[in-house]
Amino acid sequence: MEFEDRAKSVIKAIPRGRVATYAQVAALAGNHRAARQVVRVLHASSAKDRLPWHRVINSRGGISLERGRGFEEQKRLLSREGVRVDDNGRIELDEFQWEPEGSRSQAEMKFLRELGRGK
DNA sequence: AGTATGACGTTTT
DNA sequence: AAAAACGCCATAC
Repeated sequence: MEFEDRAKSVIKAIPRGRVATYAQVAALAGNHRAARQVVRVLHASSAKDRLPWHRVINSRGGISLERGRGFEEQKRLLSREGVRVDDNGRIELDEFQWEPEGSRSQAEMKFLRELGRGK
């Protein structure tokens, strides 16, 4: 339950007009490998806790929902707050990814992953 | 204690 | 470039 609560806080902290990846939310919630749990949290609580679920996208900078299963709505919600989403659901992470204060850059994260893997 | 479940992510074909 | 194969892990049951 601990991770779940932290994940919800992180998601609620994503500002309007910005997006975060599943892995990014997981990392900020304390476990950079728990992206799939973020998905579960969204399923379980996005409605109940009014989470800005549409601001969470995958690491390739794209909407993961399938067409007819939420894709259109997510695209609409993001567009409404100024995030540019193309017809394939792709978003420029360089431009719209949330970078909270004190967060590590992607380059740093990559370095730390490689370090932990013993390179 | 297993087993299933994911709106995932990275590496390898 | 695209798809498959791995790897991953908190919860529910």
